[in-house]
Amino acid sequence: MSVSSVLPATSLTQVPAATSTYTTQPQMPPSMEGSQAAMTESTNYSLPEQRLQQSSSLNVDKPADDGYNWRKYGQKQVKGSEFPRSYYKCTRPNCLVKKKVERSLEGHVTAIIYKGEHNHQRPHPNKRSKDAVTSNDHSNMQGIADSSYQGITTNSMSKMDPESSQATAEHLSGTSDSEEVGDHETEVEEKSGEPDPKRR
DNA sequence: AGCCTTTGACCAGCG
DNA sequence: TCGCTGGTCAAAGGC
Repeated sequence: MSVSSVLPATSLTQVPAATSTYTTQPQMPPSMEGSQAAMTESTNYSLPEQRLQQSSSLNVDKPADDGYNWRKYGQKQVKGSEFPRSYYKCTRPNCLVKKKVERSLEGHVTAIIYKGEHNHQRPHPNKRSKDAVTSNDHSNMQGIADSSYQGITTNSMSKMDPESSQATAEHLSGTSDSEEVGDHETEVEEKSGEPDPKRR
């Protein structure tokens, strides 16, 4: 990429395609200082989803659960941030959506970047979406996630209307997201809505 | 039994 | 052309 030191916000600006980045800015751990916060006008969106953290397996860093099932396929330490970045893919066979999540040492999600659009609906919580819902359920994430996403990301793609989002993303190439751009990439900044004391 | 997470290595793009 | 970084794949292990 290009951005090397810096915040997700920047990245999203460059994001060409469809990528939504949700940046969570906790209370600014000493490490991030103001670099991120400073520029990222950050829209602090607290995604409660994160707290859901399915503790099904271990304490995997489950990013913000948007209701879909994700599979982690890689993790890397990027230069810009001291936090490792995790790469997730939608487990749906035909869904190529990917998600990049940056987490702070404390477990706060500093940034989430969605790439692509889900061509399917969100799995039902009751079914087997481990990340989808674990603690509360849909209502919770939906309401919030939607609000948050909509507010900022504009692309609202992977949220409620995968369909419309799809169409939207494709059709609108610059409708609401003029700056974010990337019909498909959505950047979101999350606040540290993640107590994440110690799952499990 | 199946799925997911973790880790290392490899590949591609950009400066 | 070389080096660096980001992103992805594959294998192994664990739940």
